Amino acid sequence: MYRTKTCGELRIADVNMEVTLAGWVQRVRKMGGMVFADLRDRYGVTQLVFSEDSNAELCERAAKLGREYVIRVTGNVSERQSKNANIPTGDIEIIVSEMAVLNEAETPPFTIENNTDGGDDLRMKYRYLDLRRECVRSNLELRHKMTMEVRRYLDNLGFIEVETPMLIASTPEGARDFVVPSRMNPGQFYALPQSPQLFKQLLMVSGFDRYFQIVKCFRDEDLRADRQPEFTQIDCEMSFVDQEDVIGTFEGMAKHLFKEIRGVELTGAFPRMTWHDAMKYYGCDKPDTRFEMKFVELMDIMKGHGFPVFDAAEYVGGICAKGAASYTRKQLDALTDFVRRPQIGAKGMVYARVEADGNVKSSVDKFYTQEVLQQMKAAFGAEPGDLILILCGEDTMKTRKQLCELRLEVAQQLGLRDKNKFSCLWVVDFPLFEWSEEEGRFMAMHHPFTSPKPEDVPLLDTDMGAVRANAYDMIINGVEVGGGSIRIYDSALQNKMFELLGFTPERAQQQFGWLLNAFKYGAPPHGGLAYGLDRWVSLFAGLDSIRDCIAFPKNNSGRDTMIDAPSVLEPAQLDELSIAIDIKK
RNA sequence: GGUGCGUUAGUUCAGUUGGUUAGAAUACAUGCCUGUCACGCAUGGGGUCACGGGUUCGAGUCCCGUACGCACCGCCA
Repeated sequence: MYRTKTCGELRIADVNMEVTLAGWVQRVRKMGGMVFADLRDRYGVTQLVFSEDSNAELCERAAKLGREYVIRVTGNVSERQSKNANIPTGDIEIIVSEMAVLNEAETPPFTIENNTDGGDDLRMKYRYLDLRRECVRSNLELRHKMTMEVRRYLDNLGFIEVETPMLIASTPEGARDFVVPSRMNPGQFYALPQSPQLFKQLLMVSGFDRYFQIVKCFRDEDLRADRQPEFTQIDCEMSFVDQEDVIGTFEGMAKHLFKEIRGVELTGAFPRMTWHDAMKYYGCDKPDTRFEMKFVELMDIMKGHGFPVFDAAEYVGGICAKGAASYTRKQLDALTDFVRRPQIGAKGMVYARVEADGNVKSSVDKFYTQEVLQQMKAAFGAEPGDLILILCGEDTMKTRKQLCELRLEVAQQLGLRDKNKFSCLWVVDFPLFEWSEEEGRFMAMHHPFTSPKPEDVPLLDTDMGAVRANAYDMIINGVEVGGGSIRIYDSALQNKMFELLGFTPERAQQQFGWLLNAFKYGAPPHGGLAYGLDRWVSLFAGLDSIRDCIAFPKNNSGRDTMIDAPSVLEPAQLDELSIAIDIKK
């Protein structure tokens, strides 16, 4: 056998065993007549010992080992004179009798340790070295475990994993597509799927009533810490189901994952919140519910008392930070600066402390009597020691979004966003349409195949903005980990949707004719959901960026700095594809 | 498309109001060291201060532009 054991498995019970190990040299400690070397593989680290007394020639060779050399050693497992409690193999060491250097290595550009000295940029360029680090490797191991559990859970419920094509047609609406030129069809392009949405619906027409796929999806949009141009979805669809069936099935999957991966048993149904309430009380459609701090609207109480800023505002509202009355003037000024940053855009912030005697002391005391301030206090249910923060504005939605940012910032400062605490939430009853200022028309908020709530169908002709969809998102700790909807399966209603979205019948036929055709041949009622695997793994691993759970991610500009992609093509290759490059500016 | 921050040794960073030969830690190399495990000690090598332009007697330092990196806004059905 090439090796008989790994570097992570030997224990005190293995003493006196003759073993052969192979791996990378983590570190060499030269003590004169003795050399200690730490040998690493993906299972752990084992200490090797070389001594001049027992084998001078071998000890001399060991002293020449460098970091990341690949070696194979044979030796005897021995109890250590002084144990190392920091590693599982810390009770034993290998007294080496034979060593082969399988490969030398240049000094790596950063240290291969959990507390590496390398920056993100460098780590990405040498990602194959970065992946040797235990803390990065463990993220991939967690990811593997999660996908195994997803498959186990869905397989048990009779779901079938079906692969759908990567080379498909570009569609309007939604994110920008990555496109791939077709050599055999000059001037024509495939698109990489933003999701297998339409194919999974076709699979429902085909009778695969429980489908899933762990699948790469592609969106040509700007990146973020939680957004990569290629990312992985757990994509699912079911037939003969209503919204409750879908939510029940995938709430079950969430609970399964929490139990198997995090060891957390979640009992009872996940809370639900309508999109309308999420916007009203949290200012966004993915509220972090690890803590309360709901918005309280103060228009009735605070307007009409001569404070011009509030009197001129359409919306006046605030949050109550429990126990934060001890915030100093400096901290409050910093919060004011925070909400006034251009990206947030508030003009200012009003604050009020509830003092020990119950009196309210605010930054706008000269406009309000203590009586009014007490009404405000009551509206928040505030107690002595609490801090109330208020924003106002002419645009209700904009002000709520500002308040949302403030709420998250304050919660962060108060340590309420604990990575080891999880709060799951379904946001339901999304609007079917969303007004686009840019396009000057209504767009599908989810996608054009999402069904309206039956009771809202009459509103399609009278008040599109008020139509609610059978659509739902799962939010964990303010992260949108997945979402889905009950789809339209009636071709007349689907045609109507296209019409409302501004498609001519000809264009709808051209873009989605194949789907509409399929619907003519007996489409079952169906719906589904897709979970974002990368985000979910990040959440469980406590990562700040999904990059850290992706083996080979792209950087902020969508580049892979390791392989230097994307790259220019040779003229001959472009010519073969009938493509001419014309870079503007 | 936009905003902010950043770019100095292999790496992570410091660098005062614009003023002598640009520093630290770590890594690396050499030597010493027989129980280390972030070993220790000594010595040494290592810099186009991202790039281009400007201001100035003088620029790592100030100004403008470009490139690259990160975070965010727009965008992400």
